[in-house]
Amino acid sequence: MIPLYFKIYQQIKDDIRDHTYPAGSFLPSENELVTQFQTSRDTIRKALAKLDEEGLIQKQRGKGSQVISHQLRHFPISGLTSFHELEELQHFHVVTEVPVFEHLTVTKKTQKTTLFPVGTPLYHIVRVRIIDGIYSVIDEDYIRADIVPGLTKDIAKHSIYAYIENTLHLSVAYAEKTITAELVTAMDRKLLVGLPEDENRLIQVESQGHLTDTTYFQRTIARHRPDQFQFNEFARRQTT
Amino acid sequence: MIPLYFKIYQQIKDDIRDHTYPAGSFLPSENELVTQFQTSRDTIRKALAKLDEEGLIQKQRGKGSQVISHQLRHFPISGLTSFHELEELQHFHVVTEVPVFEHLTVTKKTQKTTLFPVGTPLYHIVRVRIIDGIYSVIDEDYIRADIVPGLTKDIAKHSIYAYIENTLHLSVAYAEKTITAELVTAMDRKLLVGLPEDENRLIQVESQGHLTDTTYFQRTIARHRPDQFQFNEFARRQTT
DNA sequence: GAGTGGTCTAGACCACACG
DNA sequence: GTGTGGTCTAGACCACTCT
Repeated sequence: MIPLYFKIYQQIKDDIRDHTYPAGSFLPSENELVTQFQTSRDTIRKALAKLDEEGLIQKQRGKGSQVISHQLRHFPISGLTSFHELEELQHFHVVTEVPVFEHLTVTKKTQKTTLFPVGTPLYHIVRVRIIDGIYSVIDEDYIRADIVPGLTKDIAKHSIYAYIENTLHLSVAYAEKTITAELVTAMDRKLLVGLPEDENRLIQVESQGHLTDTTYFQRTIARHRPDQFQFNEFARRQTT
Repeated sequence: MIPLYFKIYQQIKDDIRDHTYPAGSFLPSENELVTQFQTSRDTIRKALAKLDEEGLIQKQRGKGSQVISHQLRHFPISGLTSFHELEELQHFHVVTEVPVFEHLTVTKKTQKTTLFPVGTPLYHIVRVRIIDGIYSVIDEDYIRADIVPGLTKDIAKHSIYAYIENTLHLSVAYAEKTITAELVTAMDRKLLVGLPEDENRLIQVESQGHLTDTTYFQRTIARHRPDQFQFNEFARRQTT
């Protein structure tokens, strides 16, 4: 069941995207929307809150809700977006190679690289993303095999997230991400065919994924070719 | 006037920080909090929503609100945090040099680098941040002089944000940020004393700042020494 | 003064987890 | 079944903007 406020949110979002509400214009007032959608003001406000959070509108007390005009058409790496979703959204041609696909159990030695406790059964998967012909990213995953069973190389080639959410019906709740610039290793150079000689670092996005019950189940280390990397964020300073 | 829900949010946040509610434990239920704080459920829910948004708790329908245990103690570059605030929070020793401080008016030539329309009066400020003795970041700012008048080199040395918000009482609403890895220029090498020869890129965080009335007033280009750069983010997948 | 968004209340019903 | 969080309602008052 989709909540009413969410439907209203989607409708207004569509209306912004197709310029029914052009950039810079004001949405109808909350009271007008109440009569338009025949609902309560709180429901309208929830819908507007989502639009505000995503950076689609700017609310101004005493004035109204203004549609924000964005300079950059968002390349949505922000949030938690998988490559598969990216491909569909942006019409890039992505080829995925899977050079490593193995089971392992965490030992004292591998504890530090996986950040899982000793004894945890894991999938260890390395994927290389070739975007429009350029070897762009190395994705290294450590995924708890007791929580995400039945993974195959074929699933890894398509979308692990789709498998987790649609097939296993697990809900990914949140992830902690860290972006750094790390030195290129010999292995990196082997996997990222065509990486220029003078590039000495890759941009690393490390991500620790958790389920709704806060279980830590996945660690991903994505290493991007620096000239192919871009990360966008919409950041609010305060709640007005 | 501070809203009630905000005070409750702060109090619970404090209780989480000082382990009154330890990591992994559950907060009192919403109904219990209602009687504790003698308020309505909606007000409690607003407070909890803020905690959820920031990644301090995970709400679980039918179960309760669980305190998230974080692996990384956040280095709060996420959001819109200035260097001055960072310094206070983290006890780093930051020295700021201001090699460039000038007025200029946007011309056809400088339109592309500033992203402001021709004729806009701007401050152009370049600052170098020396963190614990290491030349770490070059901050280049373009700020609308008609909106932020009276800037001085001295203010730039301390905190431009504090001046904008506390002295001019302007409210910064949001910023669009883009992180990329850019090639080192001769100027970069001159300003970032001690940058290793073999580093060919700096991590660039470009940010376009807007006021609550959506006015675009500031462009900042921060270029970080790659081995000194870290960006953390808490990302939610869905709203549970 | 009229209209806007921001806060707060009191109550209702629903979907879900757990024993 | 009981308790939890999720949604929705109808109304109130306040703070702010604009004319």
